[in-house]
Amino acid sequence: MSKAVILPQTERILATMGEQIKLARLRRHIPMYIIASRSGLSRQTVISIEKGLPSVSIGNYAMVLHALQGMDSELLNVCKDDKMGRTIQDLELKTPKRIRRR
Amino acid sequence: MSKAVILPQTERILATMGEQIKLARLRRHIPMYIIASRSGLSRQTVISIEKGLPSVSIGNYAMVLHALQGMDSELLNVCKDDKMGRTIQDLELKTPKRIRRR
DNA sequence: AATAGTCAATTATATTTAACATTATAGTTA
DNA sequence: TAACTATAATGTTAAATATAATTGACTATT
Repeated sequence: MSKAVILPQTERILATMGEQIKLARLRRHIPMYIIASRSGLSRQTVISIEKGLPSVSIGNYAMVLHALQGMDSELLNVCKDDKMGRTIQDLELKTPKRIRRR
Repeated sequence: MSKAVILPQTERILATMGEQIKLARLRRHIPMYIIASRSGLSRQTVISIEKGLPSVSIGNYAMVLHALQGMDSELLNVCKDDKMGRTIQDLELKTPKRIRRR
């Protein structure tokens, strides 16, 4: 019933990400319909991804990236270096499996 | 009608990404239900994201990352450095807006 | 002439919700 | 120190609702 609203700022990030994916495809000279065919998705969905629409599932993003010659591993770059988190962690010298608020 | 299948390899990538997001949350001592509340999503969806389920929308991923203190910009790391693509590009000294297959 | 974008209807799937079950932690006690 | 306990945090399920994805036909762009 309640609909989570996406911030303009976050929307821009996704749009930029979509553009980067599009550029990666263009550099490889692969038409959208080939990416669609390789990933098993519709051409529509590929268009949505390159636009950076928030509604597309991350699995579909991953499959498109994969169709771009193994670029799905690029997703591992997300949160890889968590500098702020590491700092907090180092101050405490432990990382629990659950949180207990003080 | 046709259902795109996700490769085990790609599934693992998403699972790892989910774990990284979970770790970022744990380092900050924020319970899941707070992330849910901040992002406007259900607790369910936060759980799905930390498991790396492919079905969750990238918008929801982004909102959870944002709730983790501006980590949505981490998404910009995807396809940022496209080495292979750059190489192709440099060999041609141009980047067209559309593709013409040979 | 091939690639890319738009639209609307249909079908498929995700998300929320709520109630309940399980697990991990902090603080206590033996 | 180790086990105990209270409870917060996490996990699970299913039904109802909301939304995404496909499809096909069409338009526009390069």
